Amino acid sequence: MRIASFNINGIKARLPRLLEWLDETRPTIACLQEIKTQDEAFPATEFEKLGYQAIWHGQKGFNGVAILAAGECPKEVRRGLPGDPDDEHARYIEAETHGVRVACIYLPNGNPQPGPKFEYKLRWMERLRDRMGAILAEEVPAVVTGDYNVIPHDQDVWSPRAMAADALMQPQSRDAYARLLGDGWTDAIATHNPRGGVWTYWDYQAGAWQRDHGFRIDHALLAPELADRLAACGVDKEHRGRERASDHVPVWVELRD
DNA sequence: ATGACTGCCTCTGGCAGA
Repeated sequence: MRIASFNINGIKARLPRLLEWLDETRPTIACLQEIKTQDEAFPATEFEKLGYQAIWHGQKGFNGVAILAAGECPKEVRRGLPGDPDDEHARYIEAETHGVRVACIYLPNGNPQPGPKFEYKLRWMERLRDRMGAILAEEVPAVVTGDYNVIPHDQDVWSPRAMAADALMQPQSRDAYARLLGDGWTDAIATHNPRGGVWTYWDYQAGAWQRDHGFRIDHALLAPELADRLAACGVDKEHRGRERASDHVPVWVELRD
């Protein structure tokens, strides 16, 4: 079984690329972030043609997350991250499908820092830790995957110096991410690539893709029940070079039955 | 180099992204 995550940066603009990727790689479950559309405009029928059913949490203009599953409709467990009734950003959706608990997250970017957006990011990470702790307590096979907007270590960025002031790699962001791992979650890509050097994002600007100026911010965190079943993982890097590509590439994990 | 690019909704420029 393959579970993939893809920050698509606009489901309308990206639909041809997204359908192409689904058809080529056929993940069992696909988590999408930054669909950037309201619920009414979600192109569910396009996915049904490829054999996928979906749940989604959209928002006008930005954010928005979705979970697609092959051959069955994901059973929604939760939409929206608990812990702040005033937070209306569509950044979290959680479901049960194919025998796995799947949470799809779009963690706030947090720039510029310091400032209110960075404070929101850090609060969001505390709330995420609470929710992920509750999932761990259920002792179910679970994965929390998506755009974490955190560069975990210096080896996860082309130039730590160039990015030093960025919210993605501030000590507070990294510490909050490290606490998740300390709670018992396994960073799949990091585990299989201990020396780093794997990127999931390349900026549109300044020829970042051509220069390989990327970093790793899209992650798949596995609960112990799934970490034991991790057979392979990777990123679909080649898709970044395609026409009208997202600035992120898909991340995936392959699990033994 | 206070730069760069892209998508969205549209106050077709401003916001958001990372």
